[in-house]
Amino acid sequence: MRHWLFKSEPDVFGIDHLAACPDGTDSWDGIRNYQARNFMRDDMKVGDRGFFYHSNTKVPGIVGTVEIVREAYPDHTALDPTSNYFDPKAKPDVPRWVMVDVAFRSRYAEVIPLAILRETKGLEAMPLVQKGSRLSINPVSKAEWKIIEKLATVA
DNA sequence: GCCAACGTTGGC
DNA sequence: GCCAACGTTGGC
Repeated sequence: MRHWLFKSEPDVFGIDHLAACPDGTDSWDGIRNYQARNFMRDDMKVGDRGFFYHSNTKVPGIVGTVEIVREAYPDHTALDPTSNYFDPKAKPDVPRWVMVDVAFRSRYAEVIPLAILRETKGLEAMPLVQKGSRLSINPVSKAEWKIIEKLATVA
């Protein structure tokens, strides 16, 4: 089992949106970055766990956890001209983009701020804490996962 | 709102 | 295949 980190803007789709979905489950659509797509397509398996990270907000940080409940399949929003995520280069026979389904698992009582993650020993190698990191899906090592879970207080 | 860093596009 | 221009991300 692997671990991941999913970034999302809470104003667009935050952890509360996910928790409110039927079964707390929704598709992680709209990924339009090849590296992030490849992680989903090639490496994510059902049962993998992930942190939910809020970006582009007052206090960016980790707010809870999710679990992968469906492996990669075509992201249909790329084919929908009315979608924000429409990609004219995507075709039904060549989907170009994929998504996975994730299920809400926990919400932390308090956000674990990026500033704290930066200060925490053992997390120096995380892409998230690197300057200029924009990758929306990051792999997380088992050791990093444990360190971060210890920082968390589950609501 | 600013702006640095990044990924993608497209002309050549 | 290079690389400048562009649009986007995301912390601050």
